[in-house]
Amino acid sequence: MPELAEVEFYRKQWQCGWRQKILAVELHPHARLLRGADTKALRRTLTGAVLLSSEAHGKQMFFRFSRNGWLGLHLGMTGKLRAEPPGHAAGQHDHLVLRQRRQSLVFTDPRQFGRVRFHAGDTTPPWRANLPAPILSNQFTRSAMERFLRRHGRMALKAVLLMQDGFPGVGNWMADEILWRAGIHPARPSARVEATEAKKLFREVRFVCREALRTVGADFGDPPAAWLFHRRWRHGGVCPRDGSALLRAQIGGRTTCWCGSCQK
DNA sequence: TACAATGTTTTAAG
DNA sequence: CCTTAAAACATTGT
Repeated sequence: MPELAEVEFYRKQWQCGWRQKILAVELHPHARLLRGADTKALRRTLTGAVLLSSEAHGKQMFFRFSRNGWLGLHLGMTGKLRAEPPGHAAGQHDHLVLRQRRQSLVFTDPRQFGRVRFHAGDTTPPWRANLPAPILSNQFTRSAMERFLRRHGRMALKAVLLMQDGFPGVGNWMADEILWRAGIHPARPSARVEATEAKKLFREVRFVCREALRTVGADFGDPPAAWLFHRRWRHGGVCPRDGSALLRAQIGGRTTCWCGSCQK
């Protein structure tokens, strides 16, 4: 489920716990989403620690604690963060629960494609270093984007937009939305994007990220009514721009939706 | 039933 | 070492 804006929304669900102590940590040590994490150290360090702040980067979230503790969370396909009352009984898929006096912070994920990472130490966690330029930052430039497209020039543009090293936070629906706005066919090899199109693509990548954050990211609201988003899964969905039937196929390993007349 | 689901990671081939 | 494509991961809903 979660892409850039949904991740930002879920990150904020734990903000009510900032500057408050973790009284207890509940987790299933063998849960798949804890793979590779030192769960003993996680429990030892975070029990009694204070949740200080958090940040989102693409689809990743970083939570900072006192005692130099860090959690890195990824929601995978079905992960969610939410705050529940202090006495909340953990459900079957509530794999990590941080108990605080006033609420319980819950990470739930039925499919367990998500991930929990833990790090303690003076230095920033290795998984928080060397991150790609955020799309809405000044470091995300058109020339850097074009370099990335050329580097993966034989891949379908749809598949390249899904690569987190180049477009952190973009997922399946955002990629389709971007390509629909830019008027480019999702299967077009990246190297065959012309200069004018690249300029348009760059603008639309940033626009979709900004608007998604403003709508979905703020309160899990709907994206603007005229977006492809609202038609893409509907049987018999039509292009919001010209009314022609939307097409669907596997491109870049994912179900892709596009308008055959707007996107060439 | 069988298939597909807003995502990575691993594996294998070129 | 680099790029690309496909399978694997686990669960739920249609």
